[in-house]
Amino acid sequence: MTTKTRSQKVAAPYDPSQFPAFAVTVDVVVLTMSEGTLQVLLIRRGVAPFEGMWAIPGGFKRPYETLDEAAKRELGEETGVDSANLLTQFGAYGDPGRDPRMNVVTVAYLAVLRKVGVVVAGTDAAPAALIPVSDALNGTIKLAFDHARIVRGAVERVRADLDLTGAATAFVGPTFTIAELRAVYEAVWAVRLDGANFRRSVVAEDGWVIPTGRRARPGAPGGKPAELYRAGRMWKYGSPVRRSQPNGRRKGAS
Amino acid sequence: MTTKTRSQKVAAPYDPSQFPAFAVTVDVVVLTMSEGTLQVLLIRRGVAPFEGMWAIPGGFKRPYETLDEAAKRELGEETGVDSANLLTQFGAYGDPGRDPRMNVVTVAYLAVLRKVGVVVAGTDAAPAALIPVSDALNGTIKLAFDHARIVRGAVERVRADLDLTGAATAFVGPTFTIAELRAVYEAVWAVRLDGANFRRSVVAEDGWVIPTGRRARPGAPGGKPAELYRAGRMWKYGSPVRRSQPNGRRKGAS
DNA sequence: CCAAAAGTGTTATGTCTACACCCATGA
DNA sequence: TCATGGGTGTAGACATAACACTTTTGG
Repeated sequence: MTTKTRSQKVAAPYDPSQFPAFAVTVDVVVLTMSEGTLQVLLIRRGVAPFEGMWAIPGGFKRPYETLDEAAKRELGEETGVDSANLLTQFGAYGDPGRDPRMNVVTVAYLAVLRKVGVVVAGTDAAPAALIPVSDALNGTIKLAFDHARIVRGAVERVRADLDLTGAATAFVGPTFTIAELRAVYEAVWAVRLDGANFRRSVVAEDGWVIPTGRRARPGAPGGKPAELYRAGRMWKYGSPVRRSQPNGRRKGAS
Repeated sequence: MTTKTRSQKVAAPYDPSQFPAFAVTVDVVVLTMSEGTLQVLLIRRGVAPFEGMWAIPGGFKRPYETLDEAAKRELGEETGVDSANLLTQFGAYGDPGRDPRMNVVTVAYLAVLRKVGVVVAGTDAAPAALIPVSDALNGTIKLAFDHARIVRGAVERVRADLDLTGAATAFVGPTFTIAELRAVYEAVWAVRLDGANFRRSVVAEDGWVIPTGRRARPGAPGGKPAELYRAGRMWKYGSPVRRSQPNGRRKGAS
């Protein structure tokens, strides 16, 4: 049996009638920071199935493009954004019945946008909106297909990426304050970080953030104007800011 | 244009004649430790294309199984192993022309085997072998299709997993010594770790390794018999042993 | 002037690293 | 007994966390 199986798929030439055909789609989970919380870009479906529910943007992969190219194309078509940061593949989803009409395997991408707002508004007549990820994940907002699971995967990925590559700069604008950067970590990880220590560790990391010499104007309640930085390089692994361990992990923890 | 595109893929019902069909395969990169180095399980192809070259095992996804199930099934069929550790999906590959015969999108899985040896030998008449990953990646061994790229992705994933989840216990047997565990880290990360400090950090992590009370017999050159442990739980993030930063990262590094 | 936010200093505590040293075995 | 690898101790370097304090704005 093993021999037969392998001879069908590795040794023998493919015969298109011998294996099942699938539709392959590319879905893009667009994440951004807005009003201090992590938000996901969703589109409201106009037709069955899942009519009236929210879905993440996506579309069919074409035969003569790579998966990465398909993701970039879809992102542009759906949001009008030409190039997002961190357009990274994070998972494939192919459960039978995930689309009630046919066999669809989808390759999921994560895209991080710096500032959405007007971009989303101008994309299309179709109803698109930024929804807090917490609403999308706890069931407050019902998502079509298995898109809740896909969004969950995207959030887990971005959480790990923040820990691993210092990807936080992808969320903020071309120039930003240290406090804005800290807000990204606090929102994505759902933690509170000490401003003083955060600043030190960020600035100490050579080349991650680059001072511009300019300062931001304080908000309504006043305060000292914050220095403005721009993004430097990221790292393959080991971000300057790392998630602390959950409590009770180490022996002798209180 | 944007409206038309979306109406094709989100709003309108699918019409099977309107989108391209793909074959979807699941490929499994089987990694194991043998003779102190990281090895990958490869199968030699008997027919064109890429006849005589090495390839990673894999096969077509079936319509009524999930991707995870397909990976588990393929692993069993190809290696005779019923359940491997760390059978995790790590990437999808769909470049046009990656299979010269047709459009194939493959979803790649990583599997870690504790001890191979007799398992691989008994799998099948087909020529299968454990090859050092270094040979597979530096071109010493030519891989079929884009399998070199896929193996590279698997190695990057397992490197990150060691850092993130303490997955090293998946490589060693049901009971193991701390030195065996250290050898996993040293092989996968290509570093040298201090035995004394490694032991401390591993044992300090509550619940990761569990002492059995038994001891291993020393090898030929003698030495104190090592204590035997068995694997405890893994972590969502934050392994007890973490990769150190590359040099020159921090300001003021010599 | 006061409140608020940015940024600096300081200190206690914890962790990491290097390496000296002891322990238990095979030959 | 010697060589070898396992395991413990320890001191200095380094990193982390908590928080007091100074700076600079808006109102």
